[in-house]
Amino acid sequence: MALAEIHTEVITRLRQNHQRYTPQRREIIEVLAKVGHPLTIQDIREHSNDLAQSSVYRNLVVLEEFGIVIKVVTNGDIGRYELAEDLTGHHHHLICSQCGVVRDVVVPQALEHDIDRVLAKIARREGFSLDHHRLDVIGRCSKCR
Amino acid sequence: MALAEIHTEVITRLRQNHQRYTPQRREIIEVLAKVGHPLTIQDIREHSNDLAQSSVYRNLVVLEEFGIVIKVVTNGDIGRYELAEDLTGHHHHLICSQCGVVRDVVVPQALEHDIDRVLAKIARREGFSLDHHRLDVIGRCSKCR
DNA sequence: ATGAGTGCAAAGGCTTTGCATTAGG
DNA sequence: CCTAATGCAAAGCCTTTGCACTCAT
Repeated sequence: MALAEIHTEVITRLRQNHQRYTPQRREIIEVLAKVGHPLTIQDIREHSNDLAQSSVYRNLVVLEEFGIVIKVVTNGDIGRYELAEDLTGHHHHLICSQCGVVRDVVVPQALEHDIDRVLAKIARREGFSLDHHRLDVIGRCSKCR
Repeated sequence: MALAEIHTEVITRLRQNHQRYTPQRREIIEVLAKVGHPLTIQDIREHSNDLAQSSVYRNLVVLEEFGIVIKVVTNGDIGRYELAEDLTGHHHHLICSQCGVVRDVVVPQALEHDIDRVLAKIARREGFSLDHHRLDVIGRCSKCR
């Protein structure tokens, strides 16, 4: 989805939920879309001009609530955010266990399908409702090797 | 691996790295082995008698450093720990997005193999060294539905 | 107009660290 | 013995919250 489309979509979703599309929210979306991989709150602030820390936190909560961004879990320390998959497409993460940097990757449809089939069965057996799966690759990035 | 074997293995690994096997460390291993799924620091302390908070934190760092326990990432808030896979076997996690509880599950060998093959290729292409993969199922547990 | 959103600063909550004491090898 | 490990309390760090002000609709 192109940046313009993303903005349109975000506006629509916020409006539907009686949320305003403020310059700050637009700025956050813009940064996430441009960079294209999960960012920490600090990253987001550094990539933009004068976003108050509390506003970034609060806006990410709202954006996450309405399925516009998601919180990505890496090494468990600090939170990272990226645009939701229905804005960018389903993908997985290559995570550096040392520095925590994350890169998006896609895997073949056939594998996705196999995984979903197996997991659906497992979730049912364990009494869980299945939301989605998360497949991450943990390693060392080229810089941290 | 049975509890007795796990203790033996832990002792060996700690000794090899000039670490002591104190009653506190033994207690932590015992709790993790008995419960059989990832626990928070609070959980660990509640399942045992008088473990000082700071000692639990410090010991988990040591145990993780020598591959005896691993930190499990769930919803990104609080850390959870479990015995490393070479003590318990390779498995994945069923995570409740609401309460954060984690249950261990195993998937068919064939699927594991397919995943590893694909991910190895991807990691190589991106200049990452491949350590391991993480496949989680996110949903709602029976209590939180 | 008017309540959601913002920014600043203070408060929270989990985790880490300093330091004197204890005890494992 | 002698240094690692412990326990308590203090400090850190990311995140959340209170409150008065501003602005999107």
